[in-house]
Amino acid sequence: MTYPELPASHPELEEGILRIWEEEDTFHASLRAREGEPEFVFYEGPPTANGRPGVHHIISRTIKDLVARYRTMTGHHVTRIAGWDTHGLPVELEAERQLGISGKAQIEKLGIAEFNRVCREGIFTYKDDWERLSQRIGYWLDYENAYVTCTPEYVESVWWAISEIERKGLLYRGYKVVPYCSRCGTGLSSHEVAMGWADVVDTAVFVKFHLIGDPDGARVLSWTTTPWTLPGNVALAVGDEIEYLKVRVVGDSESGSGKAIAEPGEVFILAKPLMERTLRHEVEVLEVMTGADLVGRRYEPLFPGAVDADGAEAGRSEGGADGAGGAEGPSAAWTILPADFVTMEEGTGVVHTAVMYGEDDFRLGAQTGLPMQHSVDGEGRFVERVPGGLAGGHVKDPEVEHGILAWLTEHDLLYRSEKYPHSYPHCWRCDSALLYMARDAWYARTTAVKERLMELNASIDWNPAEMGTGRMGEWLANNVDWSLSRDRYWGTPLPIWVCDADEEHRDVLGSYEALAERVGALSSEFDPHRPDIDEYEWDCRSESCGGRMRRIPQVLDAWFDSGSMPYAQWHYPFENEEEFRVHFPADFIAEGVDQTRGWFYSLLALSTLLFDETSYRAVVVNDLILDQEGQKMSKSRGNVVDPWTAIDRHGADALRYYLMSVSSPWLPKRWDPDGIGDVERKLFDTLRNTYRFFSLYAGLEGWTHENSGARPPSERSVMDRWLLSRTDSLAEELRAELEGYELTRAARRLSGFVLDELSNWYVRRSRDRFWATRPDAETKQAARDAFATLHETLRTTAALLAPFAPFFADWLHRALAGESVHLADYPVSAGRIDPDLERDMRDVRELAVLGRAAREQENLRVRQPLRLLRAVVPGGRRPSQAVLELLAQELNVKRVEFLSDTDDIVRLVVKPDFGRLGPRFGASTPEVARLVQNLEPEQARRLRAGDSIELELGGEDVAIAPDEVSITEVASGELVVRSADGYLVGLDRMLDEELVAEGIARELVNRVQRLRRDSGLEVSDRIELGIRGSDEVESAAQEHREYIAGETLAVGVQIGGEGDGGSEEWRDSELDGHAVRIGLRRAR
RNA sequence: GGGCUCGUAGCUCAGCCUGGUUAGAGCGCACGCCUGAUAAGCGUGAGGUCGGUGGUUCAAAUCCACCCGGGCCCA
Repeated sequence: MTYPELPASHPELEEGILRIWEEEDTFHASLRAREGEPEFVFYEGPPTANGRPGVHHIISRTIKDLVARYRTMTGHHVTRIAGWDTHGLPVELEAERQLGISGKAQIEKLGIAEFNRVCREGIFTYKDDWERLSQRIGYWLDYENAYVTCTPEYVESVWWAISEIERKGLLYRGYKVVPYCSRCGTGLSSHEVAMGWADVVDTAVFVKFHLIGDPDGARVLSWTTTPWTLPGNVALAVGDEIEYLKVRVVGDSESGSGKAIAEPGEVFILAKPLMERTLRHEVEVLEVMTGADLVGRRYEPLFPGAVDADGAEAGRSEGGADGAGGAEGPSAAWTILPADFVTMEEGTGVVHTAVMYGEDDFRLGAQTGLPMQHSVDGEGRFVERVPGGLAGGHVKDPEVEHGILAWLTEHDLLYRSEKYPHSYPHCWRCDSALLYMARDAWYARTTAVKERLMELNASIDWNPAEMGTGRMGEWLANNVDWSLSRDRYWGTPLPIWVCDADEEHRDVLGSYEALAERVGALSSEFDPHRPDIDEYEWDCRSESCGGRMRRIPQVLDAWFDSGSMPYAQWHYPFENEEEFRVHFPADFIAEGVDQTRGWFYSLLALSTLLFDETSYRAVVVNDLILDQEGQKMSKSRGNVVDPWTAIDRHGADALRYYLMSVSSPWLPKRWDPDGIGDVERKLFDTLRNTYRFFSLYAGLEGWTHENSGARPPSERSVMDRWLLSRTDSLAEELRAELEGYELTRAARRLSGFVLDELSNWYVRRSRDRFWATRPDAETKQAARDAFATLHETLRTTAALLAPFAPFFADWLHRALAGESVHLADYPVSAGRIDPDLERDMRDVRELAVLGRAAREQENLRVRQPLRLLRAVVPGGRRPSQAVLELLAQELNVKRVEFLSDTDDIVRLVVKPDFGRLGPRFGASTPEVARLVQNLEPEQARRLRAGDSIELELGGEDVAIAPDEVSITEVASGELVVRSADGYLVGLDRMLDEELVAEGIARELVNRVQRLRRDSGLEVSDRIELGIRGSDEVESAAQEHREYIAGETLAVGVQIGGEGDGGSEEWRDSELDGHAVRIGLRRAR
């Protein structure tokens, strides 16, 4: 056979391979090939297909594919089912945009049915983009059996999960404080909130709270920038340790301000550090106290009746958002409580607490059992209970705000007000100021399994480990109950039906059968989505209740959907029980850091709640791809990079390899097109060239691997044995790293091998073995050995490379072995690792670096042979003779000798080993180090010989052992010397006639080769050669005639003489100041 | 505001967990070599107050504290 020619470019190669994969269905073939083998379980985190995939999606897809391919090659069956996340706000927002509507009011006006129809249509807008991109980058995934989170089957499994949580008593109804747009009637996600910050000027008020039973009639001063929350006030918070003052007004309001209202003799309490900034009156201090002294004091409500002392939104708060539970009765209302969120930065040091209208407030309320009752309704209007004519007014209406101030003034509750400029979040759709409001919500009591969550999390192999202990660990340690419900439309409907007569009566359905049991058979077209599902109702089954069961209006948090995929993708527990068991938990998942509180959490939380188990054993986290300036890519910045440009230009392999090798997956990366080009040029072009070299000469020599004629590896040349040893070592090292998910380390190691060892050393140093110039048996055999070695190594390299760069690896493997690499096994060592040989080669390569530097320094070109190289290797090692031959060739020297310390050109340099001396001598270390560096040669020699020596340190003798120093040789004298890291070379630069003649001969060869090439000859063409020049040149040519002829494939060499000698090509050139004339013609 | 994370050469990154006195690599740049892989290959060199300040230590890129800057997540 002949080895095929490479396609012109990487992208072209990849497209060819894609066609082959499609024709052969290689993906499924690779699955079938591992049928019955151990399962390696992978979960695909479902993307939302209503947005375009970008470069940041490529990195996690590359990681996933890499691991899946690797595990397949190590003999595992790797099920890879695609999935689509189809519910949630992104889909709804897109639908709103398409419909040209905005907000809940408009959606409901349009009708939920129509709205959800548009949502459903939009979920796969970019599905093709995703599939196309995934396919193009070689991400093998089963798209035919993809799970889709909005199908009836999927939803039913999710229902089952919710009913299980209910069955375990971990489902409850409570409140959650959310940024809420009262116009749109919806809470906003943090992402939406972030879009709507604006600088506004609000009215901040200082309010007097009248203490009950205080001997001085003191009023506690508090402060707020949201006066509308004052009717909802149920407590004041102080810092336990903070110093507070009780002061009496002794004078009038200071001139100018005029607005602060207080009578002489009025008594205030506030934090000492904030007194000056707060008060506008002259005061005398009556008493100094701490927050702890104030705790427990009661005060009069500002707006009597606005909140009932024992009020709660009718039995809904079973535990509070923190699951703290423990309502202690109404006594906590309108008292002073301790809290850790009180700061001295603004206000009075006394924090007005309206439980329903602030995150801190709510938490405090839940912990202490404060009444949880709204003073503002869902449309942002004060409820009937609020006095002062405020009821029914919108809280941000200026007139209503005015009314609040009027009420306060009227009842002597206002000290003063001020304009307060700050940033405040607004609805990005309608610009209304957002209200932080507690909203009705359903929770999973994850806090009940918090310890278990942390335990299971600790058992997960997080990559990087800090992600598990740090970000995820911290998050779990501060776990709060999972808010499951969303006041939206397009989502899994919560399967919760509540009785209209008694809220304690509820049905949480875990299957469609359970629904059918209550409402009669469902149609075959049954779809669980709103609004149809809202129509189902039935009589309460509780004894003599008489109420009707109605579905709560909320839908489910979409993270619950995606976190349910381990069972929902199989429609477990309704079918496929066996598949579920086999595929749970996952051995491996990989997603971006932003999933810590998203999918990583929802997967773990659900499997813990449902199965008391983790749902993934190992996870590789990746960070974002930033733009070239280090900024996050976002549509609004307009800096989103299209991955196709890079793929079309450099190929998917280069992009994948770049992403894996540039830095660890979990570090943010700047998008660097040049870096991708570098990978293409360095790694892939090198591999192409290496292959091209192989196939060119294998073709010329008629060598094939089926009939290689090579000797067993152990009988081949030292270079072959070295390369096979390295290849075996590499396979072992890569396996270990890939098992440990050290993907970047593995990628770098592999490209290091290809570039430095395979191409730059093995091929470069072995080239002439691939053309059997002299047809003797020995040369032929050496060539066959070399072909076999290079063939095997390239083939192994293809297999090692396959998970990283599936296209090129497959092309190469097919070219060399005739079958897909993705059906092959990942290489293992064939037992040819020779540590001594590898070490010798490392030594020699270090020496080569120094030798080249020495030549460079003296302007001694490599074609000029030199007599002698003297060398030192650390530890007194002596590389074997065969390996030294390679060094002699590389540096073009006749002989390599090793220096010994008896040589007079060697000087010993002793360096202190601080790691040993430091602990022993402590503060005297620098002094000892100085002495060691200035030892007499005799003492250095004794250390070198393994004896200890005595030094005088501060009048005392101390012994220095040989292992407390390191000793290196430095040469001096006539040699050109270079040294580093214990290695040393000394080059004898003296030339004699013989060496000069040989140098000339090599120059001549060089000139002839150039002329050959410029004349358009094939590398295997034979020539007739003519050389003319000075006596020196001609005699050198004469002397090395055979060498020149052999190197240039000259069948005849004519030296000197006249005329053109029949040559077709002539060239005049110069050689070390000698004029030279070279002629050649192709021999017949 | 809180948590996590990153900051090392012009660029992209190692090294930091486990402190050791001369901080590495690749790219780019300059110079050179080689040429039977040739729209290839190899080498040499210049280039860094390791974000800043303070601390611990005989010794700090490395450990600690604070600060500055980028990023993510959460408020």
